[in-house]
Amino acid sequence: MSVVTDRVTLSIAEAAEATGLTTHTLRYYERDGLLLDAVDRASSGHRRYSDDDLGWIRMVTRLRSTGMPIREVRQYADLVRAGDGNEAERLQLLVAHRDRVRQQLAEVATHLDAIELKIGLYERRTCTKA
Amino acid sequence: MSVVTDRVTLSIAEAAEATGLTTHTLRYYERDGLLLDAVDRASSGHRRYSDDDLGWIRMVTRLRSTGMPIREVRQYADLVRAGDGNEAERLQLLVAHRDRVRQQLAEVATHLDAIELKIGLYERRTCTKA
DNA sequence: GTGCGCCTTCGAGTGCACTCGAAGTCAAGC
DNA sequence: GCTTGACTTCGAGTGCACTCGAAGGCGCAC
Repeated sequence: MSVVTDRVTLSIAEAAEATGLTTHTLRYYERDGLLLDAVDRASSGHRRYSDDDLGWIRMVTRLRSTGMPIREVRQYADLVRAGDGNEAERLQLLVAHRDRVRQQLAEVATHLDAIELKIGLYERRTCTKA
Repeated sequence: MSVVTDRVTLSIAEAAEATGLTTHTLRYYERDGLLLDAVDRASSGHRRYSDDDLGWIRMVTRLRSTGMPIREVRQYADLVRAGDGNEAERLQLLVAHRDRVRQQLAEVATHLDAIELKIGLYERRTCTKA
C-alpha cells in the first residue's frame, strides 16, 4: 500500500486481496474493457488501484456473481464511461438484469424445494433403517 | 408417442420437448452416465423414453439448474444405480448440494440488494431530470 | 551489485457444458 | 421403389470465463 498526495493506492496484489479476485483476473478485466479507465501506474509501470477503482471493481463483482455476462458488464462500463446523459440506458440495463436475477432466484428456489423433498424421503428412510 | 403393452414411451424428440432439453443434450447425458440406464430402444434402434426415464431426467435437470456439476450428478446416478444400501451417501451428497445452493442463494440475494440500491439511485436521477 | 520478489505483456491452455456436423440407417407415405 | 424426415453414432467445434506460463523489467535488502 502506498500513500501519495493524501491518496491511498494499492498494488495489484493488494487489490486482488481486497476484491477476492486474482491478479490475473484484474488484468483480464482491464484488458477486456470492464473497468472505467486504465488503472493508474506508478513510475515503475506497476498498477496503482485507487478507492474509486476498487469501488467499481466491487460493482463489477456484484454484477458478475449475479450472472451478468462479461459482455454486458462491458456495455454497462461503456455507458458509465461515456459520462452523463445515458442514465436511462444504464437503468434499463440494470433493471433487465435485476428481473432476470429475480426470476432465476425464484426458479432455483423451486428446484431447491423439490430437492429438499427428496432429502426428506432419504432422511426418513435412513432413520427407520438405523 | 407410441403405446406398447400399456406403456407410453416417447421418441427422443418428444422427450426433448417434454424435458426442455435438446436431443443432443439427451444423448450427451446418456453417454456421460447421467442416466440410470441406457434408454430402451425400439426395433429400429431409436430411443424410447419411459415415464421413469422422464422422471429421472427431470431430477437431473433440477440438480443441474441449481448448479450441480455434471460430474457430481453422475456420482449421484452411480449411487442410485448401485441400488439399495447407500441411501446415507446419497443423502450426504444431496444435503451438501442443498447447503451450497442455499448459501449461493443468500449471496446472490445480497448482491441483488446492492444492485437494487443502484437502480434506486438512477430512478431518482432520471425522475428529477425528466 | 546481486539476488529476490513482484510486477509487466502476450499469447496459449484449461474446464465446463454443451452444440454441431457428417455420414449413414430405417420406416412410412406417395 | 423412391423420397422424406427423423433417427443413429462419432468426433470435432464452440463459447465463456478465466488461468497459466514464459520471458523480461524494476527496485529494494543485504
